[in-house]
Amino acid sequence: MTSLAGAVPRMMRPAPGQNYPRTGFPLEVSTPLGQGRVNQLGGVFINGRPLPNHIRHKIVEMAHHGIRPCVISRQLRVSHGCVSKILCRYQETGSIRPGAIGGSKPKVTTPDVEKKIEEFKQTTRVCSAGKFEINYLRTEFVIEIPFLQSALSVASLRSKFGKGEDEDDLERKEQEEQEKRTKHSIDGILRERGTSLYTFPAGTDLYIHNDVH
DNA sequence: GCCGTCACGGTTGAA
DNA sequence: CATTCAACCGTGACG
Repeated sequence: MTSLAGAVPRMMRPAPGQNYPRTGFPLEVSTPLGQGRVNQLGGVFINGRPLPNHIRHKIVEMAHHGIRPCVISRQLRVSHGCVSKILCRYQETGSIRPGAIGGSKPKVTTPDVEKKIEEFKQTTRVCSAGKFEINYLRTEFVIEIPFLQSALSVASLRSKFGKGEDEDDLERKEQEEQEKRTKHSIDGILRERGTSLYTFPAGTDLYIHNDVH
């Protein structure tokens, strides 16, 4: 034992081609989701997954109060790189939401397709693409521009039309999903018991928040 | 000590 | 239905 009890092993940046050892993470926490970890600050995170919404909110809110990123990082136990990233994005986009994870890029439409969509929009005065519009356009293109059949995706058509669902709907759905997830996560379980993984050790200069529940 | 940036392993979901 | 792959994630180290 050369290190103090409870000391966090340093994770060195690996040489090119070298992988991080899985045990490089100081502590693994078993959760119903199976992959909770504890970072150097003692915060719990799920590798590869976005931070929970309430933490993201908290980061932005604290920054609004003029609290410095390094303090936010320590109090919320989130790495400063992450705090920096979230605040940067918030400044750029005004949104605290994580980007869309997964999926493929929409396939590119061609000028012909663009033209057809514009015509369609003008003649029908439709400005969002529902199932009917998508199917109609696909049928049109198959007849008139057969080679495009495979290139047409719902996503590419939708992107040209604008979203069929409005932002509020998406936001609401996402929130519901989040609630479902957190209810079954370790954080959710602890919070049901009145504990939070993001509570601070006694004596810490706490940032007061009452809206956690 | 603070902060921006980067490489990394991991997750996700459309194609 | 299974696989592929490019997007994103947060962490932790470097400068």
